[in-house]
Amino acid sequence: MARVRISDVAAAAGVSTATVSLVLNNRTARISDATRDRVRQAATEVGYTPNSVARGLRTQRSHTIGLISDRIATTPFAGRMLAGAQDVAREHGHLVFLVDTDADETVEREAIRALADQQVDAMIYACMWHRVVDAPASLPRGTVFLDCRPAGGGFPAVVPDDRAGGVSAVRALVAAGHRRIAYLDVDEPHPPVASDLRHRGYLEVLSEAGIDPDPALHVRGDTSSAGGRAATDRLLDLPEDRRPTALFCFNDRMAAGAYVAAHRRGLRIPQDLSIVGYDDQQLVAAELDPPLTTVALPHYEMGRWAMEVALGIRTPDDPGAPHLMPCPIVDRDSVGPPPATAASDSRRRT
Amino acid sequence: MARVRISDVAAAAGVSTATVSLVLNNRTARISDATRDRVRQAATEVGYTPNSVARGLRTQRSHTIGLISDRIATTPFAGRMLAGAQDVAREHGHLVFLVDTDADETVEREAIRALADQQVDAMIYACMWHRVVDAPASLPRGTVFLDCRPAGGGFPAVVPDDRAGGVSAVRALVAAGHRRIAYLDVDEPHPPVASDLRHRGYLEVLSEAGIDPDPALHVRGDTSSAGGRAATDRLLDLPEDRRPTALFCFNDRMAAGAYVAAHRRGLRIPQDLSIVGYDDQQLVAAELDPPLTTVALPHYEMGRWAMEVALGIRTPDDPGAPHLMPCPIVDRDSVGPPPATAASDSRRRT
DNA sequence: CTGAAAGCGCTAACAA
DNA sequence: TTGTTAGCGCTTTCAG
Repeated sequence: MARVRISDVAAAAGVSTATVSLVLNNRTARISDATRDRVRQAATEVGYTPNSVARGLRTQRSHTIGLISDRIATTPFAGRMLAGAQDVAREHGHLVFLVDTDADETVEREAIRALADQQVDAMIYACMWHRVVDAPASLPRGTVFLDCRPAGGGFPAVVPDDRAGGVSAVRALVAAGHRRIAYLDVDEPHPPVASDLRHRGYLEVLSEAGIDPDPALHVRGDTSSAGGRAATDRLLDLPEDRRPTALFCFNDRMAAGAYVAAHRRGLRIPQDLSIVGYDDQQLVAAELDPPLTTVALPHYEMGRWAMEVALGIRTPDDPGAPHLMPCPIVDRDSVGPPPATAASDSRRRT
Repeated sequence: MARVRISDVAAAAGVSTATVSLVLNNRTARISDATRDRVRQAATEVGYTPNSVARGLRTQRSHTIGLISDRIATTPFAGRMLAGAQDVAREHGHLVFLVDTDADETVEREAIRALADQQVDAMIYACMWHRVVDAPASLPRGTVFLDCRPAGGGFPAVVPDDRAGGVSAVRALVAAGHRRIAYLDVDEPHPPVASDLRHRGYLEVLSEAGIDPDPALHVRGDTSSAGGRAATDRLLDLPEDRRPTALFCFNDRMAAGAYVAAHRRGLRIPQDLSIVGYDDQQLVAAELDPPLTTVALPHYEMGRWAMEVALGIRTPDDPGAPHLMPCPIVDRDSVGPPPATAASDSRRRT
């Protein structure tokens, strides 16, 4: 049960601990091949494996990263960020401490201290959604912000490129022939930054397509299935010539609600109404009938990026600004050409 | 930027490092009140906070727990287990290393070694679903199994009480007056243990209610929305007097598929068909229309339990057998009395 | 009641 | 090419 130490290897190989250390760390430059092999064999024979704590105390590097998050670990949503961060850490021989603070400031402060006391080599501060946050004062410099941006800057950060994601979504709709495209936005006192960014993308595409934005098509609702359904109902209650033929939804849950509203009126997707979501949320986007075309959040890639800069493997291109990670569109079956009646620039046929 | 050490505090307080250590660890028995206060004040003044690595090296306790999982951290499903484990760890001043192995044996082996090298005080081995697993040979004794059971025993373990969960689900249906109750089971070559356990619960309730189990009502399908829909279609294709009035589904996604199948035939839930799911999966159970009555998996509680035994705060009641955690039923709106035509023991009225 | 000194397991100067 | 020694920052006897 007792761990075998470097001195056991030294004894077994008949050399000093210093030699063992050199060999095992591949500082093998000035070691004879014979002793090198002897040491290596002795090490495997006695089953030696170095004590990282002792090594860390001596070298001042723990090969350990602290990842603090509001609740990405304990919530369904952004777990792929962890996967990305983990993978990079593992590829480089690091272990990660994970702390979910539940957005409690006291817990957060204590977590930062505990991680610092454990001598982590770096920290990552992650949020479940793209947000602007006040960086806790005790955060060490160089801490990487993941899926959030520190209000005052000063830290490397990576966030999704929500504007470009909005562009991709609406372009897909325009490319299918739609011209009356609604944006189902969030309805909150302090909307997430993504809300505005995606809206900007939406407006950009309308502009480049020569479409006058209709304010009546920018509706808001709760970011839930129910909210999406209610917002869609309002849209579908518009007179037929002002009614949208396509919906760009802030997220997939709202899109799911839009499906319900459409089905209740006997509208088929995408024949009668095209829909694009956002998030590519498992259990929602792919399970809908028909499967939802949506914009994916690059959680895994952001996680990798953050860990790479935390480990010093990568340096942010522009240290001043957050790194914008592209949001790829996932083409499924909820987008089609507008219905014939609406296609000819909202002129009725019957 | 340089960390302040215990010797800095000692200097500031005009005492030896030993005294500082004693005071800060509340071994204050044989220390005068005066120096105690002086040391404490000096410590806060210089902003001292002990180096856990150095302390761990000396005391042989790292206040660190390793949590190895197949993929609970990076997948939507069982994250609440982490929350439970985390909370307990934090309440007791421990930090947790999280490693997702993606069920890769090599990764797993290396993770175990890395955690051992980091001198973790204990390990938890967690699975995303209730499974029977072969314990990796290198796992230290005393490792706690979370949401899985080691094939050979020999480790403390906690799993959901799936049999009792099946009982609760089917009892709810029987209590509502149903007698023709189907079980939508998993269709896999190696079904999860929960499949059989829930089926046992199902049979138990039928037996206690004096209902003869009808093999035609035990159907199988893919554990997905599509699978649930297909299985339900087969059930609803039965002649009316053999058709079930209620469905107990292996999971919420299958239940979601059952909703689709029912809706396509114009059947209302729960007026025409009652449905109970399993998992209480966020974004599925609560978002369905009407909200799904289901059995919740006690992820959070299992996570707490596992960490409590890992920390030695709790001892398993019966060290031989896995601890069975109750699965509470979550009553929502998908269960009602059977339709009148079927109520009188499957006799047609028209 | 407090201080001196040893040592946790390892690595890095410096000697030999 | 290898060994000796010191020391990372802390806790813990053991003296005083």
